[in-house]
Amino acid sequence: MKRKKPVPTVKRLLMYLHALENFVEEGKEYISSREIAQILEITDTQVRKDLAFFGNIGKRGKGYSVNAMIKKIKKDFGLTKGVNVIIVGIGNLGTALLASDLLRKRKFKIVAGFDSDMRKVCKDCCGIGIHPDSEITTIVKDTGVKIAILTTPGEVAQEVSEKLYNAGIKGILNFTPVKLNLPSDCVIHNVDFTVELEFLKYFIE
Amino acid sequence: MKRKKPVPTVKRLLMYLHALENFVEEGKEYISSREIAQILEITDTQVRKDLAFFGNIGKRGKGYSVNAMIKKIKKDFGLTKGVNVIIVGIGNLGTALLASDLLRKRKFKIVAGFDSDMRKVCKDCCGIGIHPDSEITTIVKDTGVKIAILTTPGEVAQEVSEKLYNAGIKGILNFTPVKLNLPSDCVIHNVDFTVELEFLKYFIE
DNA sequence: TAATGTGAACATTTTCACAGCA
DNA sequence: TGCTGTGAAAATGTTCACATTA
Repeated sequence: MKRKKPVPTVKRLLMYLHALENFVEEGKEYISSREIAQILEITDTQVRKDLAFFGNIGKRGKGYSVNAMIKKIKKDFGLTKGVNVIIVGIGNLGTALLASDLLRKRKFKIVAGFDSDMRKVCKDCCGIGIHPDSEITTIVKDTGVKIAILTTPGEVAQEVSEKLYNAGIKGILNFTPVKLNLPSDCVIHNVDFTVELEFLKYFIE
Repeated sequence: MKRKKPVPTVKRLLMYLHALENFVEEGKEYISSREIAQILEITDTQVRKDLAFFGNIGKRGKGYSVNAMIKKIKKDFGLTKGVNVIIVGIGNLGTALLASDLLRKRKFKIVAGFDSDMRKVCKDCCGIGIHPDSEITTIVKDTGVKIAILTTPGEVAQEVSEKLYNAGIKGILNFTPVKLNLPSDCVIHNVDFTVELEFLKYFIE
């Protein structure tokens, strides 16, 4: 029943959420669209248009309740309770993500790690069990996890992603440089550092 | 003198570049806009419109010369020769980037790593010298490096970024969750895994 | 015939201008 | 007065339709 939002709006709403969570720590109760706009370096109209997707949640002359807005965004994005994820490929990047507290802080729970190298398979790495790839199917089915973070070498990415798909994974955050080919009921979101660097370079000067 | 391109076009051109480099390995000489379009799941018109920024580089009835297009894009993006970068903050993520061959493969050269923790400072980590933060200014000035990858903890990100700016850094790929505040002649591009995950989650179902 | 190149139509996204409310 | 909410206008980005060329 939720109104469909444009992709740019979706991204900005998530950024508002992150920015707002700093304000709640400071005990700020209300925030204006202009204040949010200044942080993200966009216009205040833009902020109000985006927030209008939730109905009339602002108070005229006052601004938006920080807590109410956080709740609205979280609810809309299904972020009210923890979100289970798995990490597939425990190389340097996979390990970095396992060890990072950023995921934990934003309520993502890593329920398992996987690697094809049996030497990396142990009962407990950073508090999370690392399993052989052969156990992907059963563990995904048992835990009902829907999201996988793919950090394998590119060579095996397609193959592993098919295994994930067949096990029931519905979304993949793909850190490999490979363009994955899967049925359209699995959402793939690519993150490529090198593209980001090249993109950045383009805007220098 | 280069014509200003819309941001979405810039991103797509970089994706074309990455896709094309696979084709050149296969020895393919010409590629059509439709073939490129199929790989990236966009329309062929879009591809032609994007490539039109380089003038009439296609051959009617034949397609685009893979090599010529790669050259054009690389030249336009300043990627013909290696690009020097530094990595600031040698934690798990910084180490992962140091060890990764993805940057190297795309001609990014890590000229130095920096960390405030003297225990991480050594002559040679993954073949790259790791220096104390206090040497940022001299090394950035000496090497003339313009791009920094920031992987410090969020707590020190603003402070470190100011040091980078004063040393002459013109672009920062910011992996910290902090919104950096620097003069506008320094381009900042934020990469936040957690936003990407939340974004992905939104499109599942 | 198999492609590119492109003006015009369309769709989406942002900004403007201002009404409305506490 | 200070801020939200919003229809209308503007700007931006994408697709269509087709002329053009090897």
